[in-house]
Amino acid sequence: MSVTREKILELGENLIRTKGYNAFSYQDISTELGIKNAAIHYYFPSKENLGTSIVKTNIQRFEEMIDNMHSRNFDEWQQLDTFVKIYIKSHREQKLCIIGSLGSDFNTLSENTKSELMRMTEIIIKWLTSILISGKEKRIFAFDEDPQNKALLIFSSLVASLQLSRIFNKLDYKGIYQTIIDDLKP
Amino acid sequence: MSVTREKILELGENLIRTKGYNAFSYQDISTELGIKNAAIHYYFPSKENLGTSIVKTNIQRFEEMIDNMHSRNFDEWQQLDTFVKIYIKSHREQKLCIIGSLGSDFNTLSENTKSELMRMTEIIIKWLTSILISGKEKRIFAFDEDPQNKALLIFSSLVASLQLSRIFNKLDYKGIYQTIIDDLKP
DNA sequence: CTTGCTACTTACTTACTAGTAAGTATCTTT
DNA sequence: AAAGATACTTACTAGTAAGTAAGTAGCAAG
Repeated sequence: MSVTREKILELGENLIRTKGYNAFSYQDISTELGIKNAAIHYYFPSKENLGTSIVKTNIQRFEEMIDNMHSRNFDEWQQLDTFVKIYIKSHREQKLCIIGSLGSDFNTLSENTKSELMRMTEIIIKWLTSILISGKEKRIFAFDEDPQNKALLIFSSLVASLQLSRIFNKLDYKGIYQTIIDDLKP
Repeated sequence: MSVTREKILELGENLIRTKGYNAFSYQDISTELGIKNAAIHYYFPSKENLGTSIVKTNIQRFEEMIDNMHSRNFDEWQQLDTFVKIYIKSHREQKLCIIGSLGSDFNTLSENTKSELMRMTEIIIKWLTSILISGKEKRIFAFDEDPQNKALLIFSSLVASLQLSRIFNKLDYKGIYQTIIDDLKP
C-alpha cells in the first residue's frame, strides 16, 4: 500500500478527532503533506470515501488488537485495561475518539460512513459485553446490571470523558477511569 | 425582544443539536424562516456571535430551571429527575445536548463561545455536585465516590447516551437512565 | 410633515469547498 | 525501446460559505 495513502488516512483521522469531520478540508491534508488537492482525490475520490475508509481502518485496527490479546491469552482485566489505555492516550493527545467525534456529525455523514460507524460501535460493544460476561463468570468482575448496559455505561463514560475534558478543565479523568475500574472489582 | 431574533436562536440551537455547528449555515436558518441571509446578520453580526448567544440562552434557561426548583422546594431526587428528563426529551427528539455537540467542535469555536460553553458546563457540574452532596447528607443518595467525580460520571453518561443512541440502535437508553438512578439509591 | 428608528431586502464580495479533466514524470513490464 | 501503469500536478469549475454596504418600507415621536 502507498505511503501517501496511509499518511492521508492518518492525517484525516487526526483532523476528524481534533477539528471534526465538517471542519476539515482536503486543503488541510494537502498543505500538511506538501501535495496538491487533486492528489488526495486520486486516492480518495470523495470526502465521504475518505471518511468511510478512516472508519474501516479503525475497525481493522481494533480487530487486530483483540486478536492479539487473545493470542497472548490476556485475561479480562488485562483486556479492559488495554482498552482503557487507548482512551488515556487520546486524552493525553487531546483528541476525541472516532466514534465520539463522528457521532456528533452523524446526520451529515453518507450512508456508507454511517453504517461503518455503526458496525464499529457494535463490534466494540459486543466485545466489551463479552469480556464483562466472561469476567463475571470467572468472578474476577462483579456487577449487578445487565452486561450490555454495563458495557454501554463504561463506553459512554470513556467517550464522553474525552469530550468533557476539553470543556471542563478541572476534569479528573484519571479519577473517572479509576472509578470505572474500581466499580468492577469484586 | 424581537420574535425573529428568538426564532433564529431556537432554529440555530436545533441545527447545532442535529447537524452540528460547522455543518449548518445562515442559509439553513433564512430559508426556514422565509427571510434573507442578511437579516440574520442584522441580529447576529457573525456566526460566532450567534453561537455564543445560543450558549448564553441555554445558561439562562438552566439557571431559571434551578431557581424554579428551589422555589418549589424540590428535594434532591426531584431535582435529579427533572434534569434527567431533559435528556429523555432530547433522546425522543433525536437531538444531542448543546454541550455534547459543541464539545466535539470545541477546537473550531471562537474564544467567546468556548468560554461560555465552559461556563455552562461548570454551572451544571457545580449544581449536580451540590445536590449529590446534600442528597448524601440527607441519606437519600448513597455513593462512595468523590461527589464531583460522581457528578461527572453521571453527566458523561447522559451526554454520551444521546450520541451513542444515534449510532447504536440497540441502545437501551431507559435502562441506562434507570441504572444511573438505581445506582444512587441507598 | 419630516426626522429617525426598527427590521429588514437587494445586491454584492471574498474566500473557500469538493470535485474533475487533462497532462506529465517516473518506474515497470514486455 | 515501446507500452502501460502509478503517482501525482496543473488548471480549472461550480457551488456555497460568511459577511457587508447601501437602500427601503413602515411606524413613532417631536
